Amino acid sequence: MDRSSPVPLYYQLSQQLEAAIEQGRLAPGSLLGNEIDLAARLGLSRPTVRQAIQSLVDKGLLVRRRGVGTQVLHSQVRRPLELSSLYDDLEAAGQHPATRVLHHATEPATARVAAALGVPEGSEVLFVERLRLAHGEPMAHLRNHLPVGLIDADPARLEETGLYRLIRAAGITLHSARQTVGARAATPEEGARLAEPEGAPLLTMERTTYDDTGRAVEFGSHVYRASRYSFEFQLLVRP
Amino acid sequence: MDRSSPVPLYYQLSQQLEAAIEQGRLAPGSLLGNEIDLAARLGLSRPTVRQAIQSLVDKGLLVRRRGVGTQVLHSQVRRPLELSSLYDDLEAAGQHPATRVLHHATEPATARVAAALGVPEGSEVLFVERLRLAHGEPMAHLRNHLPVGLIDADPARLEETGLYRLIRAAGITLHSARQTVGARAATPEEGARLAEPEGAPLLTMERTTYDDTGRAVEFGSHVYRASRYSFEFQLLVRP
DNA sequence: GAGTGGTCTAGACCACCGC
DNA sequence: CGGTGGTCTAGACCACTCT
Repeated sequence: MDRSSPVPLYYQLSQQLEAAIEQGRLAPGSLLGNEIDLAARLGLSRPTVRQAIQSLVDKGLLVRRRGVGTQVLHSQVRRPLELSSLYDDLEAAGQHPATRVLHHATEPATARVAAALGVPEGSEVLFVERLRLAHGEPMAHLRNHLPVGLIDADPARLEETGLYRLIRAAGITLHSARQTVGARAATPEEGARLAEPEGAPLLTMERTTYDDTGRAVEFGSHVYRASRYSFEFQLLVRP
Repeated sequence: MDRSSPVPLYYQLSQQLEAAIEQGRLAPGSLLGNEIDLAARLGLSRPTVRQAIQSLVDKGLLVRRRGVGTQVLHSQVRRPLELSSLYDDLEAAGQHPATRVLHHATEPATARVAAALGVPEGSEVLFVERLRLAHGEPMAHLRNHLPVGLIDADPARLEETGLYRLIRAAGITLHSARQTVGARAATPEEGARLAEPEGAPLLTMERTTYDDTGRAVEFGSHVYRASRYSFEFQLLVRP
């Protein structure tokens, strides 16, 4: 514990505990030892130790049981879903993502886009249409609508990185997103774009993303090749 | 605030705040008023008030900003995804779900099932195959594998309710689930079962569910008619 | 500078679990 | 019964935001 650091004590502790769990120094199923002793041993107060432990409970790494103790969860259970971007997913998987910007302009909002973004129908919104490639192969067709003036959506920057990075770089704090995932058969145009035959199954996702004021910052309608992509995520049950 | 109640004070407060937000008595975007005054007014300590507020922040209803205050989020942003069961989803949507148990037996675990459930390959597991109907129409084909002896999987009970309710009724505390959602074209057999033509797009979901000891309690391979069903969920961004 | 949330302390009593 | 986490208090100081 480093009291001179600006990093909060509870956060230092939670990071140390998390590292110990990841590295197996705290075995799955083992008990953490009671909070009072732990606090005394570390020279911290019990609430501070509890805050550290609680953050790992929220992450799904620990379970507390009254009268029993705090236990390390067996390791198949890992961290929950984060608001991910396809670009980051591909990059993390070592797939060398690339983006081709097909279209990029402001246009009047359709009823659906206006409803999603919470702007008047017909008002100008930014529309970006992109093709996402991995290893040079098309993976997904991405259509996004954003309020005008929100980001610097220079096509060159859009080809270099993901939309979410641009949004975050504009100082916007993302808060939540509402997603719908479905499937449908490819139209001839979609098939041509994604190198799939007509009628091939496609995964579809619609997503509206909100910042921490509750304002919609992005509405996306995305189509993925089902043969190349699936969504994987982890849910935690609220206690 | 009722101090004689066994319900924790912070929980009473968080429920009252949540109700006030739901009913619009606390307007979206409005500030909650500072924690110290709120504590004094309610006769609570500040940590207790903070705990109540924090639980609503975790639910995504409030946002805290240092130096500014605690703000009610605009209401498009609602609660996050819960570990849902198709049965409950359909029932909540007033779709009158029904279940037909197609198969129900113990059988040796395949390599994939064994890996998902964390049991030895070839050991006996319970296999349940069901067809889920809504308004008498097939919606999904559900295949589940469970460790033997975990639940009382009487076929009659399986037809009456969802698998998750049976698992919970067996005293198991669900903790988390890992899901993969994809799509594929219907085989002739799948088409016949789900009243879809061959080649029709189907949504697929694989899910392994864990209890709070980290033990896998269920592995499901489900197929949904894409024309009738999509997954909708809400994500919160971890701060 | 005034006001806000963020962190931290050092206690206290209670409810639940397993022996 | 002893030990655990769950709740609660009454303070304190700090970091940040806005004016």
